[in-house]
Amino acid sequence: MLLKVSFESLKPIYQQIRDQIILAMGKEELLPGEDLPTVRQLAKDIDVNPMTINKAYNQLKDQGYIVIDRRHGARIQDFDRLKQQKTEHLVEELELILSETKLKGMPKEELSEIIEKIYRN
Amino acid sequence: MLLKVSFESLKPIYQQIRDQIILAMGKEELLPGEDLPTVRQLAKDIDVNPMTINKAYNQLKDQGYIVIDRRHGARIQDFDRLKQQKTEHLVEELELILSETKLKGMPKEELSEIIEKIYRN
DNA sequence: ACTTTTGTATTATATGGTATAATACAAGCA
DNA sequence: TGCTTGTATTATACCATATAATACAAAAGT
Repeated sequence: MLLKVSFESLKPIYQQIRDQIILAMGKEELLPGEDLPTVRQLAKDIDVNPMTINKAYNQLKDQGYIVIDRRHGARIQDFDRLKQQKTEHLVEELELILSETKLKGMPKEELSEIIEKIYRN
Repeated sequence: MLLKVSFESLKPIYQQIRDQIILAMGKEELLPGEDLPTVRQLAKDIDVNPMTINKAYNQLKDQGYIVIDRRHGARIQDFDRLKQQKTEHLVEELELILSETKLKGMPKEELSEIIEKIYRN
């Protein structure tokens, strides 16, 4: 997978990395059990500090998306374990964004299309 | 409307205020044309600095949710003008969250329920 | 055993966002 | 004229973000 970060973005770099990995998992470009690049390698590739990668990986670990092992590095979490996790905070985030789409006149049909696109594979 | 902010939250205060106003608009607890509290009044009510309120209001203005007039203060934007605004960034945010709900096993039916709840009124 | 590679901890430093405080200003209104 | 409105300004403080350089513990490879 290829990762791109913007240094001008308002969104912190570690957050950009986290988000892109989750999106790639959603598209099944990253599969359960698959190894992520090492902290140092990825830091080199996208030219940021290793501790910034570490922060992104750690957040993904805390949120249950990956497992980190000192000997193997970082690996995508198994689907089974992924699906046993809480989603309350995601519901809150959803309610906010849906309020915005509603207020800006986005029809439910467009929402359905987006859902279909993401839930497809 | 009543506003509550948490000073311990990771989310900035001005962002908390912004989000709650949008949620209230979604629930039609705040209606188009309605006046928001003055910067000074709201600052007093929830005990924060007036410039923090100003920052929240300004963001809401930039994102098209309210209009600010020097003589009247802040007012909720008309529905018509609200619905003529771009939503691309919201789509991107949605795609991220939907990737997360999918990975965590939230069924499409639960998404539909949330959409219905928000889009109801 | 030795070396390499892994994530991680540590310390220092720099920058920018967030929030406050106190004050002042321009514009419209009563 | 005086009041209220949002806003601008200046100073200050704190914390998140990001970097740099280094070091460490643990496991793998040889």
